[in-house]
Amino acid sequence: MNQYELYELHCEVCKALHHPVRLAVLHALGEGEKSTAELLDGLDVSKANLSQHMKTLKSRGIVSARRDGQNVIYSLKYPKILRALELLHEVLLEKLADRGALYEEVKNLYG
Amino acid sequence: MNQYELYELHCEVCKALHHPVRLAVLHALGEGEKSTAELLDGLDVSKANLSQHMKTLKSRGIVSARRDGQNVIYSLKYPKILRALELLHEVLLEKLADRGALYEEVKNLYG
DNA sequence: TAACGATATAAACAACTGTTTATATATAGG
DNA sequence: CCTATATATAAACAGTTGTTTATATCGTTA
Repeated sequence: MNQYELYELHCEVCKALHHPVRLAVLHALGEGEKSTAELLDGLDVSKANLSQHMKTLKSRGIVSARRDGQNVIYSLKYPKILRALELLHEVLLEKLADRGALYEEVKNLYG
Repeated sequence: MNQYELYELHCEVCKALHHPVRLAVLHALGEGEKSTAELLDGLDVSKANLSQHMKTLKSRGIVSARRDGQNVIYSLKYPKILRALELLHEVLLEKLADRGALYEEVKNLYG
C-alpha cells in the first residue's frame, strides 16, 4: 500500500464527519448508546434521512448497531473519534476568535 | 446561534479533511511551510488541481499563504488540526486491526 | 518593458452526496 | 396470523464537489 492509498483510507474515516447531522449523531452517541428514536429527538431530520446517515456511519465502521426488540441501538465503535472532534471544535473556536479579532481591528480602522 | 448551526460551522472545518490530496497537503505542511512546487513534489496531481485544493483550504481558513518572490508559500494556520488528524489516523489503524482480527477469525472458522 | 516561470482562475463536464417519497422488512403484542 | 410500530431500503432528483483544459495574472530577470 502506498502513501496515497493510506490517505484515501484515512479520508474514508474523515467522510464520516462530513455532515452536520452526522456530527450531531456522533456527539449524541458520546453520551452513551442510543436508539434511533432517541437520536431523532435531538435532531430536526426525517427518519429516512437519519437512517441513511446511520447507514453511512455503519458502513464506514464508525458506529455499531444492535437490535433490542423493536429498537435498534447505536453506539460509537471508536470513542477516540470524539477526541478528534473536540480538537476540530477547538480549531473552529480559534478560527472564530481570529475572525472576531479581525472584525474588531477593521472596525477600529474605519469606525 | 443554535446547536445545529454550530455543527454546520464545525462541518466546514471537517470538509477541509474530505479529500486525500488535502490530507496529504496538511500532513506535508506539518513539517513546516512549503511552496506550491514543494507540495507538488510529493503529490501526483496537476498544478491546477493542487491550486484548487489550496483554494479550498485557504477559503476555509485552514492554511495561510504568503508570497515570496515568484513563489507562494503555504503554512498551517492551526497546527492543532494535525493532532486531530493523528487521532483519526489512530482510529483508522484500530479499524484495520479489527478487520484483520475478523479476517483471522473467519479464516480459522472456515480454514 | 518583454519574455519567462510560477501560480491562479474560469468554465465545462463528470462524479459523488444528500434529500425526499414511497415501499419494504422486522419485531411485539393482541 | 394480523396489525401496529420501528427501522431500513430503493429510486429519482437536486445540489455539491472534483477534475480537466485553457487562459490569465503576478513577479523576476534580461
